Amino acid sequence: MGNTEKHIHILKIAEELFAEKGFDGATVRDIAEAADVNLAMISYYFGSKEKLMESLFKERMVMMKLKVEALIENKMLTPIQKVETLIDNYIERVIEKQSFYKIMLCEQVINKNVIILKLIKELKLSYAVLLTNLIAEGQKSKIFKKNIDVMLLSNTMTGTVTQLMINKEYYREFNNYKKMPVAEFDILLMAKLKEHLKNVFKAILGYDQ
Amino acid sequence: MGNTEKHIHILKIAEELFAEKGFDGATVRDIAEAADVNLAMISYYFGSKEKLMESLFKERMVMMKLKVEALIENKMLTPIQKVETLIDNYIERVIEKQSFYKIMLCEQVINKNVIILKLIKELKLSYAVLLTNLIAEGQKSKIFKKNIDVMLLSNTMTGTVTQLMINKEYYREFNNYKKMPVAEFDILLMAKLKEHLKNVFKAILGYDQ
DNA sequence: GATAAATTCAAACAAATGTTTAACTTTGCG
DNA sequence: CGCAAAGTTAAACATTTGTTTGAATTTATC
Repeated sequence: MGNTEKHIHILKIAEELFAEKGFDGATVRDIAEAADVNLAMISYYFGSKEKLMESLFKERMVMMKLKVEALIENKMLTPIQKVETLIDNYIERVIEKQSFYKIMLCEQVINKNVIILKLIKELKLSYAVLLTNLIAEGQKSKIFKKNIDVMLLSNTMTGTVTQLMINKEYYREFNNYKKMPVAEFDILLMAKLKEHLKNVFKAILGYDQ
Repeated sequence: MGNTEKHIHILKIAEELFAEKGFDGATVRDIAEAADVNLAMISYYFGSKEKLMESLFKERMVMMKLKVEALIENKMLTPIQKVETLIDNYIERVIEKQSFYKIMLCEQVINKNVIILKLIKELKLSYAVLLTNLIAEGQKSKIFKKNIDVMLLSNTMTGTVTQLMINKEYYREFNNYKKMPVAEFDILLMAKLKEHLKNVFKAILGYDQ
């Protein structure tokens, strides 16, 4: 295993453990053991446990920013299509990067590490600006209603998806999908989520079809 | 300070610290110092740190259950009024018991303590059943649409409120409410949240006015 | 007011935790 | 090869952490 490969591997394992046990709950020994590397390697590579977490955030944030920027590029779509693409992308991203989103969620509640909070804030801002511009565009073309509270709408999207990430198994149980294979259920849930959020956006932004 | 008063006081301080630093991040010494009691008193009263947390949950859950049951009692209201009351109550409760809702949020992600998870599950179930019956009632009177995904809708409510609890200051900043006094802003946010969620429910359940 | 029970406290304890050390091994390069 | 840099390791280190102890103090009960 090469140099950077090992970095990446440790970050991946750390991500899983931080998501599962929280930053304080996951010990450096846990991570070292799960990643099958010597305890000292984590300090050697990253400096400290805290810097390991920061490295994880910096690494993952790059990808997220790229995804957001990719959304801005889609110039040929209509405002409605843009909104729906944004919803689809967000849902897919959260499902795919569940562990990281769980870590972000807890870090926002337990606001301790200033560097991490700053990174989260930046990401949120870029998202909020994207959505604001998008909605403004739709309002200019009279497709969307006036007086939209972008932040409220944005938090409805992130909140709904986050809650379902947390309550996935509970949703499964409550709706009697217990017999369904996991992979199939995941696809179903994702589809239902997309449909639901699009309906919410449609109602709030005030467009039909 | 009487016997049970001290229990209550320690639980209150522990609640604040768990919300601020997480279960693993808040040490027994932190709690003892903040509550101004001797370190040993926490073991003496509650048995252990884990049992302290469980006591907190049991204590708070009683109140929550009572609130949910109070909602069921309101027989004279129309289904629409019931839904709107449910939204109002939920928002007010989360704002009022922010610390506890933060702890619950993190505990759901970091699923470790089985007793606590069971308590959370029970609460969720009672809520889900309440909302299901309520919606079924509205559907019977043809006020609400058919084919409502109760869980999705419920998670939209809880998710939106949770996200805003986390992003409160960020919402304040983004919408230029920085100059407004905190108390005034809280009331404003609560009103906006209520209006927003009622619009969402109106659209999804399919009723006007 | 005496006695027992409950409460409070400083100190101690053992285990866990993040980090460092110093010896050892591997790798890269002239 | 020779050797310096990088990587790897087990052990040790210094704190921190949850919990317990045993003596001291307060409270309750007769």
